[in-house]
Amino acid sequence: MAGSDTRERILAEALDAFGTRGFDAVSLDDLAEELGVRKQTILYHFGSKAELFAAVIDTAVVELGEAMVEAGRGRTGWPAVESVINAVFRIAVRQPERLGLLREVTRLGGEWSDRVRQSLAPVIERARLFLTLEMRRGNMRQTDPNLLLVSTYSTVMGVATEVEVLRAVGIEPTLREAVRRRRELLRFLEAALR
Amino acid sequence: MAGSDTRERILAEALDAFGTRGFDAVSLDDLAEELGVRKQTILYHFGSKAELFAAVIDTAVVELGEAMVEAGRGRTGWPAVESVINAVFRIAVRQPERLGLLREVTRLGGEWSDRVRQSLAPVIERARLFLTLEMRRGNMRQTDPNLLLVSTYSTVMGVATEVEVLRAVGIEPTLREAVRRRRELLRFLEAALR
DNA sequence: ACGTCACCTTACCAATTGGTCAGGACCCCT
DNA sequence: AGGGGTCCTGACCAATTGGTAAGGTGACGT
Repeated sequence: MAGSDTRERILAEALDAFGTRGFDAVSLDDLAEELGVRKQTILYHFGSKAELFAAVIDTAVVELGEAMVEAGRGRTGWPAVESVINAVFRIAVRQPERLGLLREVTRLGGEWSDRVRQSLAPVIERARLFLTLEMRRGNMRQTDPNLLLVSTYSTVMGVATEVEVLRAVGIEPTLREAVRRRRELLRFLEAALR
Repeated sequence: MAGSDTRERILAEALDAFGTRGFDAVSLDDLAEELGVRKQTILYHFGSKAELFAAVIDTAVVELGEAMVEAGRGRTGWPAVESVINAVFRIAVRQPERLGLLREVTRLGGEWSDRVRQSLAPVIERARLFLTLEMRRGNMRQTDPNLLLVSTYSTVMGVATEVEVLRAVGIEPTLREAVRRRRELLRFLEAALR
């Protein structure tokens, strides 16, 4: 009973480590030490480092997708966009490692990206349909929905997580600043979309 | 005389490798093999892997900054923004490893980011002044220049380099698509800024 | 009492890593 | 001819890596 608890603890710690330090930079020994456990315990629950990473991706990305879908459910037009972006920002502030993990996966590419793509495909499709519909209704400027998605993704991801870039322009990554950034980003997007 | 040539070859190959595969994923042995040289040769020219990386950063980032400043020189208003973004896109298409390197550095953080920040500080300051001036003149919407810089950086970087994300929404990373993306991004930015 | 199963550990390993050390080849200057 | 500098290499190394094999421990059903 307490055994399954260990598995969950490993998953949580691994999500944090992979999301902030990256796959290569996290060794099983480090991870084990942070958990107060031997490396072999990790390998017992998840046959290899790759399988552990896959498990982390599966849980984290699915949860992220659900959060986004949930935030948009029942809304239309600009409020829907606003709500989804707010939801993502909330995650970016409270659990930055989750977006960090997503970025790490796209960085690694290959099979890892495939895995995430499959998980997020329905969410993306949903967003594409939403945008197409809103444009047809005249609630948004006519643009290529795919490119719009990429731009928005990049912007949110960057503004939410690129701490070093923020520092470069003199913005300290505090909670207050994050709120300002979110508001500013929404104004920016609204101006471009409506 | 031909000796200094080796040094340059190492720098070029290292830029490519670090920019596409990342610092951790590139071993000195790999790098040496690609160059048809022994690892010790690399260590002879650049005392350590860290020093090599630092040298790569210094050359690549400085050149990037110069390209941006050059693109903006002599222009004002929207055409200046357009010109700089075109310049960055040109690099993104022809030498994606250069932007990849920049992203890798911000990912690693710490001293590496400091290094880049110092190199790019004058460019950033220049851009900030430009934006402030344009806003005062009424050529651009009033927003926080810093946040605007981060948003634009993230968007350009993402749209230009996030191949995996592009694939996720069904955009293949071809030259033709890159041109479309650039045009779309400019329309997007223009709508938001003017 | 006994087997067994889930869970975790110790002991160990082969491969890879960045880095050191001691040369070797070549060129230039005297 | 010979000394010294530049450039490159082979031999070697300690540390770290992900992973294997085998053993221990406790709970639980019979």
